[in-house]
Amino acid sequence: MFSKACEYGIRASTYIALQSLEGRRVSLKEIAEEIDSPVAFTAKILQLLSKNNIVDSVKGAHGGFEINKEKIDKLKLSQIVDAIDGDKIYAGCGLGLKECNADKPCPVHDKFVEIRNDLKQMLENTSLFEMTAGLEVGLTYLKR
Amino acid sequence: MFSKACEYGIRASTYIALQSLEGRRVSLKEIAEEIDSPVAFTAKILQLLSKNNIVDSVKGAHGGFEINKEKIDKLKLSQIVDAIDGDKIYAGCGLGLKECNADKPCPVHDKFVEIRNDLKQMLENTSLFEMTAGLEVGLTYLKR
DNA sequence: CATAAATCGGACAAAACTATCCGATTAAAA
DNA sequence: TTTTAATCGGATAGTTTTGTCCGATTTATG
Ligand code: FES
Ligand code: FES
Repeated sequence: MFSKACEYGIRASTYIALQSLEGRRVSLKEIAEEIDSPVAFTAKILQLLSKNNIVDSVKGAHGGFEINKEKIDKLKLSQIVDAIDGDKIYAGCGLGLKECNADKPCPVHDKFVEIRNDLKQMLENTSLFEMTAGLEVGLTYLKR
Repeated sequence: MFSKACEYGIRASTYIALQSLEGRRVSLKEIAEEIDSPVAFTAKILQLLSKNNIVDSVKGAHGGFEINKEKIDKLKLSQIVDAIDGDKIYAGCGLGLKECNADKPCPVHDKFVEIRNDLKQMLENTSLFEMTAGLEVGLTYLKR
């Protein structure tokens, strides 16, 4: 569904959000440990998210990553997916035709578009804040 | 969503079904042309589908691929996807946790499982025969 | 039987994705 | 001011997916 990079990106952002809500800035190392991801690869993804203004990075000693508290509520999963995987999830044809277009649709177009829209809606309606909701109380997890 | 191999596999199977309904056996070359796919790669995928008893292959001169007419109505997209991509679409966690499990779910588990089930239902309920329905009359297409 | 037309199957090549390494840069703290 | 802890960014390596090549095999046909 999503690329590995995108999966790590969502998990990392969620962990950063969780800690930022309590005023804690977190280091790359801590993030990678808490979401069980390869450190250097996670660094690359966080650079990308930082450039896309999704997370804020602070260099130097006592630096790390954080997300502005006001942003946590406004940031939707769709923005993270957009930044990492682009729009290929939404835009592409389910059967790989060069374009997905209702004027010249593939045989699964109607059914596929419906499912894809559900996914899109879900991503656009889910905020980072919601993502953090169950974590502290052990209802949800970022690693297994 | 699906791998390229799976996309080609579904398109190829659909084209073979369409022609088989009219009693025509089709060659690899014709299939690749009609679905706009790389010939040699398509050959590999058809071998796999043949081993999985989804298409029937006939070697030698005047050989090619066909699908038993009775099978066309019974074969579902889910069987093709299973043969090529396995169960990773259904089984995996949307955020890449090692397992998708309601006992220790990721933050999107509930929403994700719902969408994934819709996709599963769609694949299990769509037969190859349905796939061919709009092709002859130009309502749907296998290439663009 | 000889030839031609087709799939089969193994090896190989290219591209994309995932992951690592390390020096450069930055900034807090001693 | 020096040290230390951190991100940045470019180069590189490994893995998977996608795609190609070609000889072997099979079978219809003349
Ligand atoms: S044309 Fe295939 S999904 Fe729209
Ligand atoms: S645990 Fe992540 S989708 Fe089920």
